[in-house]
Amino acid sequence: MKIGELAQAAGTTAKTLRFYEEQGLLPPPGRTSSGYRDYPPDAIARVDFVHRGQAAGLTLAQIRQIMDIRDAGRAPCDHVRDLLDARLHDIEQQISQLSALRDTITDLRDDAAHPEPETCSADQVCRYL
Amino acid sequence: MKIGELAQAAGTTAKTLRFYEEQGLLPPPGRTSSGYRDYPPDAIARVDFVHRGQAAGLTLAQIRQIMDIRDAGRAPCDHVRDLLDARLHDIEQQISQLSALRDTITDLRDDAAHPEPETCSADQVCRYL
DNA sequence: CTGGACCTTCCAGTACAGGGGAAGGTCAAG
DNA sequence: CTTGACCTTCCCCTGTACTGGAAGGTCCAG
Repeated sequence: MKIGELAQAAGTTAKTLRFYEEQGLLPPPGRTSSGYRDYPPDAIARVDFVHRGQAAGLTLAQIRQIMDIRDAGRAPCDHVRDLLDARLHDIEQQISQLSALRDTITDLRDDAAHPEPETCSADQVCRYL
Repeated sequence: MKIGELAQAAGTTAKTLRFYEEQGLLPPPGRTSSGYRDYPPDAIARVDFVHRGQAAGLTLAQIRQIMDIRDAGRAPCDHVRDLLDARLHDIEQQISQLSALRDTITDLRDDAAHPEPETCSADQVCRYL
């Protein structure tokens, strides 16, 4: 299977697949006599796995770690659990930070909803920030 | 006031202040006879405003827009309100996306908490993703 | 007058996940 | 035979907010 076919089958682009190969997420495939990349059918599953990892908020580097462990013949379960734990922790933190930011902005915005430009002294940039 | 003094007074670095100047957030200050930047006292307020904008989640480009409006002699209230509105909308979306992601990962993680490596077929990367 | 702290400019790189496009080779259809 | 779609490598660009470092000039204390 050629790179464009794999790209279409996996819902991505040829450019991205070459990038994944460069990042070690896809093993270098065989080549046809003319130098075209020739992927085995299971490459689709591999790309799908990358996408599932991304959907779980993992970076490509983390997904690669998982694949490296599996490719070394070991089960990556523990590592996956740790990564998910860490990701979960990050997400909770992000959510609480964003919630605090939302509250701050809501207050500012409510204040800014009653514009009184005449009360803004020209030497300050903005009364609302 | 020299750049290092302003940096300390405003809680940032000289490097960052040069960067702000390059990005149009700080007007080019006067220079001493030897070429050193010489800031007026109100530069501190300007840098503080940048920091407050950042604390509200605005990008430097957006903060610059606000300053440009004010520097043009107009009151940026309406624009600030619009920016805050947009930012608020983005944040709500981010929060709901993160919440969904958190739920997804929680499920995956609970699943991964009972590792059964023997049930992982070697030809798939990970049973949990 | 020397040393160190400060200042100047400019170039380059960080993380992240690719995208754009040039220059050239290949393949199948008409 | 040619055209168009596809493939190859290569290098640079995107956005965000800085940071690091080199090479050189300046200021002040001792």
